[in-house]
Amino acid sequence: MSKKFPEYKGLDLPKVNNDVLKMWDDNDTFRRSLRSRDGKGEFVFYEGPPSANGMPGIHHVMSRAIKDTICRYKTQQGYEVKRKAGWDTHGLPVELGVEKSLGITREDIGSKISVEEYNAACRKDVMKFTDAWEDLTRHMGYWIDMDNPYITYDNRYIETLWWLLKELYKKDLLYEGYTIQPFSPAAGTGLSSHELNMPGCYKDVKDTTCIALFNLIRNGKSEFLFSDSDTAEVKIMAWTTTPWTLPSNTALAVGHDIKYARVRTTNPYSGDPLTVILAEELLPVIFAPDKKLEYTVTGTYRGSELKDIDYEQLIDWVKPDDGAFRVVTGDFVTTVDGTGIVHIAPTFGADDYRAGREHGVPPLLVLMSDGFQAPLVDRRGRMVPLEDLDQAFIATRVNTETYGPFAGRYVKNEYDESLPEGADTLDVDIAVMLKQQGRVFRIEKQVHNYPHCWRTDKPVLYYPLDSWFIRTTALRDRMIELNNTINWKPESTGTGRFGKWLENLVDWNLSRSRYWGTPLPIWMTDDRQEEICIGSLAELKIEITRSIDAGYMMHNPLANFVEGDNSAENYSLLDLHRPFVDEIILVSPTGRPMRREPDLIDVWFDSGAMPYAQAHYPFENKENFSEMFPADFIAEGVDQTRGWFFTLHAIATMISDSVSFKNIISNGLLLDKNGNKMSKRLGNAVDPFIIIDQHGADPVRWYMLTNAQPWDNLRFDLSGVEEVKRKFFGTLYNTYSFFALYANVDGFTGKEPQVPVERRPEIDRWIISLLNTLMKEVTERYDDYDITPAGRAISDFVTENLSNWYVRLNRKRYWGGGLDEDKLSAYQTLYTCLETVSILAAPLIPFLTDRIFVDLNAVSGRHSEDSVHLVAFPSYDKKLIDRHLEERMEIAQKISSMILALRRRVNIRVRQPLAKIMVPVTNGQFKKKFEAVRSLILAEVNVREVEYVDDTSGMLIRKVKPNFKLLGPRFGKKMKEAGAAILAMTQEEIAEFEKLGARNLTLDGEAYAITTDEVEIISEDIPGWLVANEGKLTVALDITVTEELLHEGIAREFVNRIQNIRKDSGFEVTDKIRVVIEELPSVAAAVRKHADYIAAQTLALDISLAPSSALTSPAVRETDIEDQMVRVLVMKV
RNA sequence: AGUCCCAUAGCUCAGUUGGUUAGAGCGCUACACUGAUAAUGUAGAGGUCCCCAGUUCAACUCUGGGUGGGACUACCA
Repeated sequence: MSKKFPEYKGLDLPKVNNDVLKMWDDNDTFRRSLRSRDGKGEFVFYEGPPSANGMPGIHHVMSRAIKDTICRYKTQQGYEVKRKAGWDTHGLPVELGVEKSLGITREDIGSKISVEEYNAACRKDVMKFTDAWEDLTRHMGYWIDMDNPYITYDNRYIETLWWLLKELYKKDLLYEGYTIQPFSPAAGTGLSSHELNMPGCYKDVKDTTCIALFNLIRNGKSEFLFSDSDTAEVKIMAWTTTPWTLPSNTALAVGHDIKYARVRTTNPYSGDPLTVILAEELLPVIFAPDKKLEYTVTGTYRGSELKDIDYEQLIDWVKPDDGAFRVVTGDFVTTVDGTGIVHIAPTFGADDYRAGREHGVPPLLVLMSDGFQAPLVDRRGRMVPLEDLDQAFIATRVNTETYGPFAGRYVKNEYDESLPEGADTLDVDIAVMLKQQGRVFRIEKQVHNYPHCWRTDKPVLYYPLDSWFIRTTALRDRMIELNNTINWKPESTGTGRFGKWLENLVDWNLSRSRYWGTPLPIWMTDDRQEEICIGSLAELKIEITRSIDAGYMMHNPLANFVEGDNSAENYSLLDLHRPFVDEIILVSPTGRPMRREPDLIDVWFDSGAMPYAQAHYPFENKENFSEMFPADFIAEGVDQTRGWFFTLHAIATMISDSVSFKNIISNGLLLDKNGNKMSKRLGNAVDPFIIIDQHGADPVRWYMLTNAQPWDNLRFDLSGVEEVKRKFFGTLYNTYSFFALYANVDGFTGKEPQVPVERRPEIDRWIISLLNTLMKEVTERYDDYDITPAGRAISDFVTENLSNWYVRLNRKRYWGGGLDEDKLSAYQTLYTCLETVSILAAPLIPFLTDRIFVDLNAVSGRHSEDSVHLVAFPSYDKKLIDRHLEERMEIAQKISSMILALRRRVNIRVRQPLAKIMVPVTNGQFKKKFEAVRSLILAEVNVREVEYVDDTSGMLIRKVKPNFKLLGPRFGKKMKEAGAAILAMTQEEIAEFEKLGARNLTLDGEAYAITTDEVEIISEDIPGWLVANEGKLTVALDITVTEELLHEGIAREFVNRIQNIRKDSGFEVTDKIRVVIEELPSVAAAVRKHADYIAAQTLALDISLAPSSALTSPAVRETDIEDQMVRVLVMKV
């Protein structure tokens, strides 16, 4: 006895999940799949590291399903797809989580808790949910190597980061500069952008803005502006929304190519004559009609001509270093608002700082009593009080008379609790002061959106802080160029969101003033004159040795570290985190001590460096690095565009002049079923563990990937998962069960010699053709990283074609009799479909497909592999695709559905045979096609014969429809008219038109010739018949039920009833019976005539008729035939 | 504020290079089938293709401008 195909009681997907997982474990399937076949080589995939300090959510299932699908597909294609898991372990979320659980704030670190203890807590906390993550990974079927993950806090990982930073340093891409960071004077702390993006942080506030007037200095450079002016002074105007920064002004910026006008007008406050420069384009805005100011343009100039002109300091409180108060040019200057001239205060603006640096304009700094230089506003948000300033500095640089009244004032009233509401702001007072001096043109209140501190609810100040930057702007063009070679899914994220981001790139601020993260490997002398960037532990060890020699350190923490030994033990001899690195003091070339810059680096650098750091490059994997870089494929949520996607791209461009990834899918968000963001707080978050536990991973994956394109947001609705389960999984499983049931009965094993396809019946060749078409499409879609259409195509094939048409129409072929060639052909065809579908769908739904594959293969032994995931992805056979065959079957499906609809319309059930259908045929081709599927249709709709009607019969009503696509370009504006004329043709005209193949249309007295190729002629109706038409197809049904047909119908009814009775009575399918039917006039004749037929169908030895009185046995049943109750007795022999 | 995405039936989604009856599934209603049966089929109802303007003989489709939802980024004076 040969092996049987397993049959199951029902579809239990969670059980399939667990069984298959066990099978994978037992067979070590994942590890064995990691190999290259047919010399295909590597397909490089990068895993974006999640942070294990939070529980995984359902959205993680989404991106991981995408990643897994592609990786499994490529594996099946023969590539070796290594997948190293990774953990992102640094960063603010981790720190905030620890602070919360320890009940401390940032200020407590270093006092209530040591940095060492704090970081130890972070290190522990960050891997808190590792188990949950691994559990989810396993149960959702995400194949990734979790045994050897990369961990960003690992010393080896950090060593690579240091190496990268040093490479950037050597290329002069790493520099220290100001960054204008959100800073909360009220809280005394800087704010991260993530804190700034908390809801409610941005609020509309009303601030005082002013247009200030700067006096130009008359000298050789500016003479051309003065020589023909009738005023002694020529001024230049600049707009600001932050008048409190005006005392820190040291430059004015104009656009190089912007046109400026010199205008003669009057000062609106003093009425004095005024000659002033501003952008020509903005004249109508500044001198808007309602302002009632007269003006005359007395000259126009390009921005470049104004360059380097000197001007007087606007507010003479503090004297800056030499080189200030010049007009410079800047590419950031626009004429969208303001005056086309930008006030530059390098201490309070990023653009300002850069412009100042570029043109050698110094920032306005003050010398504090502690010897450090600082901006004119202190960290509490005050104009620096006089008592905080260095005395000598005050004596030489500060105008105490003018500055005195303003010193110590807060730049925003909100910072000063003592001020009454509505008190004048510093902005207002400065503006008023300028007004009195005739140095302001306009003062206005303006409402704008401004960020507030989430802790104190007070305005944030943008404040200059020392920071380290990566000069990403230097590589901007190259990044754009390289980005254009990346295959983005969807394309718009690459060209749009990401492309635009690159175009507007600013330098990457790397510094973070935190504790738990990768330390910046830069040591500096106190006067910041000497510095060193460390790029490896070996280098650090040498430097420490030198420091010990110089007497700055007592012992070397790296004393036992062995260079070149990459073992975990060797690297666990030390800790590169704070506070340990901070205890290392190095010695400068001139023998002075150097301390580490206290900053950490942005965690995004950690993750963006993973292509290098996961390999501990270049300390390891130096020779084979080209096999792991760049990635062929990555996938993450679209929210990573400016995060991981960018940092990967930036680092790869800067270090390797290469893309980091060649293909990318960025998926959208996962929302709840109402379209709201999922959040634990709202309680609408879906727990992936519960869902997978209850429904299995396959339906969840399938639903996520086929319901909508992955880059659209998905509204996750559980009923969608259930629908998919019923519709696709249920059908696929049923099809398998059907196959297994009969194959086992017939002893079909799949080992039989294949019936050549050309000898198989039309319908087998049809489904094989469709199957090959499917293979082609699915392969193309997967190759294009277009998962959704691939899945949908598989689903359509299984539910529509395989189950609903092929299996349904062929059921009879599997019943009874021996295993003849036709039956064998049917089994083999169905087997091939099931097996192929399991392979095609395996990347998407790895569990059920492996179950089906293994179950099939266990009997047939057709494959040597013990898992579908080890089997090569099949390629389609072009020779087996027969478009005409597919088209014919489509006609059959449509016609059948139309006839069934007609039957429904007149309420004649399908069991009642009907005599004939009529099909209009106006060309031989259609008739040939129809003829090929005739018997299928007739069987499906239970009709005896088909009659072809051509137009010579005169029975058809024809209709001409214009082909707009062809005629439109010809007729142009007359198309509407022409269309109407064509539709208006009479039956005679149509007949003639068709005979001649051409015809003249007369429009507006003009004749146009049209041919039958330019229209579509269909037979729409056959008068007197029941007709249906759809598109080009028309069919008529003869609904006359003759006595003969009626009898046959009745016979079929009896077959049906007797079968039901057999089943109800619990007879075996093979039991023989005797049947007695009540002799009633309405049925007796039919029963007599078709007794043999009924007997054959129901395995009855004989069918007899008897009067009602003879039917008294308790086994007698009553049944309704043709609205009449009939008694039937079925007895087992 | 900027950039990008989305908007088609009650719900979830298709809709090829613009072409004249805008589709599917679910749900609802009715019917049928019943040797795949805790399956299946057929039909019906259900649409201002978000709004406005433009291009065109022709717009769900292309262009512009809005509206609504979402994401990211954000001191450009």
